[in-house]
Amino acid sequence: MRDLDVTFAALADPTRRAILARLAKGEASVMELAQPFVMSQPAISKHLKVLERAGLISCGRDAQRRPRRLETRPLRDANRWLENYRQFWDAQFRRLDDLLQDLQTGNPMIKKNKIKKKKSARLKGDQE
Amino acid sequence: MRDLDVTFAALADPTRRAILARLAKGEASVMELAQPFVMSQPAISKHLKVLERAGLISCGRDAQRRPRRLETRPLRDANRWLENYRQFWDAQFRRLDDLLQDLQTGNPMIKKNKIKKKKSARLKGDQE
DNA sequence: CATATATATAACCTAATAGTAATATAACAA
DNA sequence: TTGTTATATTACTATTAGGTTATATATATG
Repeated sequence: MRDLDVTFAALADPTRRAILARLAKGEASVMELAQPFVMSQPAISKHLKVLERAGLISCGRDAQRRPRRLETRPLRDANRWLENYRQFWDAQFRRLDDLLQDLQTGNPMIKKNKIKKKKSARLKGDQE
Repeated sequence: MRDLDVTFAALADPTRRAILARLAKGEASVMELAQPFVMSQPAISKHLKVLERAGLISCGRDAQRRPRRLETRPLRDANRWLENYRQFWDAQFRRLDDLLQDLQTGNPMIKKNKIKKKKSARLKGDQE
């Protein structure tokens, strides 16, 4: 899905995630959003344009101000995508999987980190 | 969090998301992963390196093959981050105040000490 | 040994990102 | 009007991303 490209790309920047976190408290002007950061105002405006293009914020108007507010549909969509993988990190699922394997083999010991292995291939763990 | 940068950036590419979807069915070699795509094998290897650097996959060895498998901890972490915003797209309302602290800590781009500019000073005039 | 297969690496190109400073625009205020 | 504030836009630069082709490396096999 093309939208996920833009959404995840927008979320990949800490400044933009901080902006979203700020907007979670309520709408804010560009100056208010820029205040915590060391970068210039045009840089913030650029980040806001990225967030806007991703549909993560929308823009209002109040005199000279253009208050932004959070729009959460892209967040919900990203969350839905991630939910497809929930079974892989869900601890309960993993414990259940181990329990089933133990029942099959008659092994009373609970093994940790038993995820579907295949053939004789060894898998090295992730680095960090 | 720096990890979220790399995770979201890795997820922002449709080829990489497709690779993860394939690996959700079980581990696969580079050739198997490359097969559905029109791009060259080195391009796939590059994508795999991105995914590996993000901790989203790990690498095993089986003769000449280097089967990749899904690693879901970054997905879980990304999901946790998104969960902070769940209330915005959920019907049910939850108090948000406790979350805000977590959302805004650990960001390297945030100023340590906010210095207020004098009201008579031109915004553009003085720079740090 | 020579060769085929699977994957990685190097060198290169192009386009996009993320920042800057300077300037433009638009609304308010005196 | 003049000036100030808030924001956007332009022009520029450096870095990174994503692709290519060509080549290197590692392993299996005849």
